[in-house]
Amino acid sequence: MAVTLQQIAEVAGVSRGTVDRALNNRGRINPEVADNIRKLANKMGYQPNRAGRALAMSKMPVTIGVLIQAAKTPFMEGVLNGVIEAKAEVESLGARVLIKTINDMDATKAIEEMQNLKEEGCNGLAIVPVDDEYMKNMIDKFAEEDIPVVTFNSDIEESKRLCFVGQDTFRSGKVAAGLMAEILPESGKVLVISGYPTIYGHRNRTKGFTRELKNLRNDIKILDIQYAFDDDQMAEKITKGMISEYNDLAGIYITASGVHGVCNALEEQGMLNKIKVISNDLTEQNIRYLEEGKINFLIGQDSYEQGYQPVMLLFDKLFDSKEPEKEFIYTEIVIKTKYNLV
Amino acid sequence: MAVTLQQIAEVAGVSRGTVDRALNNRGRINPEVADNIRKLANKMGYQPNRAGRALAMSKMPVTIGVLIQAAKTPFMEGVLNGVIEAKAEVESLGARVLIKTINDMDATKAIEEMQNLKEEGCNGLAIVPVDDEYMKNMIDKFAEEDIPVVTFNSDIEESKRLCFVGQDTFRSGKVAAGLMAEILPESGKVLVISGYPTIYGHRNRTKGFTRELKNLRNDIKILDIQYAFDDDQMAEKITKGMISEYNDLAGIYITASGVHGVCNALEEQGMLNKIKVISNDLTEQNIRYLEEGKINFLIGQDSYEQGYQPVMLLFDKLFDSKEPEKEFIYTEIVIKTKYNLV
DNA sequence: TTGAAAGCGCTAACAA
DNA sequence: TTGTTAGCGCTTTCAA
Repeated sequence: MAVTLQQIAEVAGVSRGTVDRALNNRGRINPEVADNIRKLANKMGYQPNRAGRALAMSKMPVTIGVLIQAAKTPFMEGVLNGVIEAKAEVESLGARVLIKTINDMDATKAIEEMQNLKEEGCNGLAIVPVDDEYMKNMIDKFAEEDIPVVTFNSDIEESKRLCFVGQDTFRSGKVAAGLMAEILPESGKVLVISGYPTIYGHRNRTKGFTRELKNLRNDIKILDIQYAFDDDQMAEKITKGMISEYNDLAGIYITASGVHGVCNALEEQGMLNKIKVISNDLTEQNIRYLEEGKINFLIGQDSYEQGYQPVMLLFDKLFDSKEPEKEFIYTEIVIKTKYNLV
Repeated sequence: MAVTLQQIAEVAGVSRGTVDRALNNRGRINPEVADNIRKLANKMGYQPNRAGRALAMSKMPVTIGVLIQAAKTPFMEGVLNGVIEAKAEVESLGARVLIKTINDMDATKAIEEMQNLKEEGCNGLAIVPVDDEYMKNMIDKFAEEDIPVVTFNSDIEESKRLCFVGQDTFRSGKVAAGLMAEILPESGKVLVISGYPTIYGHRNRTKGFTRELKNLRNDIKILDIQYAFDDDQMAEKITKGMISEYNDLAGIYITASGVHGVCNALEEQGMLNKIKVISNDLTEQNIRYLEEGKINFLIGQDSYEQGYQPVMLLFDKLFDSKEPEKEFIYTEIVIKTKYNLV
C-alpha cells in the first residue's frame, strides 16, 4: 500500500494539515519543520494519490482552455481527437476542459477568445498561436498572471509560453531529403515547391531538405525553390513550366499544399510515376494521392499527440505542479507509404 | 458540474446505495427499480467519477500482473517503459501493478509465474505467451475464473485471452515490399532472409513481402527465401553464397535477426550501399547500421504502446468494466530511416 | 430489497 | 505557526 499524508504525519509527529502545507509549499509553516517533512516524505517514498487530490479539489476544479482553428482538415480532426481524449481523461479526475474553435484565425479574434477563456475561469491555456505581436504580448500577460500557456502546432518562440508541442520542421525537411536520395535515379533533377517564404515552418523544411540532399547526393541538382502560396493552380503552373523546361526533372518535394496541382500537371504531361513526389501532411487529399500511387511518400506529424499532449502538460502542471520536461516537445516525424497508413 | 450518484438518488427518490447497486449490476435490487434508475442515469448523462471510485476501492485495489521476458533489448526496454508509465498512471488511482520478468521463456516457468501472480492477488494478467498447449490451457483456466488475460507482442489466437496487442506482421511484410519496390533498380533480384519457418510472425512477414512485391514490380525476381534461424553467421553465409551466385542481386529483406551477418557479407564483398537492405525491428544494433547508412530502412513496432496498452486495457476492464474495442489491437508500423529515428 | 453510515486520501477553511 | 474538521464521489458493510 502506498504511503499517505497521514502516515507521514504520524511518523513526523505533526498533523496531516502540516504535512500538506510542507509538501505543497503552501506557506504558513515553520521552514525547518517543512524541510524535515519534505525529507521524510522523500525517504518514505511518498507519491500523492491523484484520486484523493482530485476529489478534494473538485470544489475549485482545474480548468483548461483550448483554442483551436475550426478547419475541418483530417489534421485538425486528429488534433481534436487528441484534445477530446485528454479532456475525458482529466475530466474523470474532476478537471474541466473548455474547447473554443475559431473560424478565421486572425490575431484580434484569437486574443479576444483568450480573454473570454480566462473570464470563464481557465487556469491554463493551450493555443495554436498566430505569429503576431499582440498575441505574443497576450501570452506574456497570461504567464505573468500565472496562467500558463502552451503553444502547439505553431509557436512563438520569443514569448513566455510554458512550452511548445509540434513538429521539428527542419528535421522533417531532412527526412524528405533522405527519402528523395533513396529513390532518385542517377543525376536526377529536383524541384522544391514551398508554401510561403514568410512561414517559418515552410522555410525550415526547405532548408532542411536542400541542405541534406546536397550532402547525400552530389549527382543531384536542385533546380529551383518556388513558392506556390498554398495554391494548387500556382503549383500546377510551376510544375508544368519545369517539366517542359527540364526533361530530366526526376523529383518534386512539396513542403506545404500543392499536391493536387502537381499531380494534375504530372497527369496531363504523362509523367505520373516517372517523377517522384514527396510531400508533407496527412491531409485527406494527400492520402488519396498516396493510396493511388501518384505520390511516393508522405511525411506526417502526429496530430493526435499534438492535441493530447498540450492538455495533459497543462493538467500535470496545474494539478501536480509538474513542469514539462522540455521547452520544445517535438512530435514524431512519421513516414507514410500506402502500406502503413493508419 | 458532472452528475453524481447522489443527484440521481435524489431525483429517483431512493438512496445512493440503491443507485450504486442499479448502475453496477450488483444484484440485491428490484429489477424494475434498477431499470428505471439506469434509464434515469442515462438521461441525466451520468459518468462515474474515477477519483471517487478509486478512493472507495483502495481497500481492495485492482491488481494487474505483467509477465515479460527479461531480455535487455531496446525493444523490451521500450515495452518495459510503456508498462512502467501505465503502472504509474493506474497506481496514482490506487491500483497495483506487479511486474515479473522471466529469464528463459519456457512454458513451464511461465505457467508457474502466472500461478504465482494469481496467488499474489492479481485480477488480470498481461503476458507475452509462449506458443504452447499448456500455456493456452492456463489462459483459458484464468479466463474461466474471471481473470482476464491480455496477450501482447506474440499471441495465442485459439485461447480465451481478452485481446491481443501487437504488430500485424503480414502488413509489416507488405510495408517492406512497398519500400523495396521504391528503391530497387530495374530488374533487380531480391533475397529474403527469414528467421524460423516455425514462427508465425516470420512466416507472415515473408508472405506479405513476397506477395506484395510480385504485385508491384513484375520486373523483379525473388531469388530465394532462406531461413537463418536468427543466426548471424548463417545469415552471412547465405548472403555470401547468393552474392557470388547472382551478380545482379540488388536487395535483401530480413524478417528477423541477421542484419549483422548480412552487413558483414556485404562489406567483405564490397557490396555495401550497392545492395539495398530492409529489415525489421529497432534493435540497438539495427539502429546503428541504419545510422551508418549500411542498411536503408528499418520497419519497427511501437514497443512503448505494446507495454502501455495491455495494462491500460486491463485497468479499464477491471476498474470501469470497459471491454477492449477490438480483439486484435495492432500497433503502428513505423518506417525508420536514419533521419526520423527516436 | 432498501437505507444508513463509515471511510478511502486529500485540500481548504476555520480554530487555536 | 499548527491542529482540527468537513467534505469531495464512490463502494461496502451492516442494519432494517
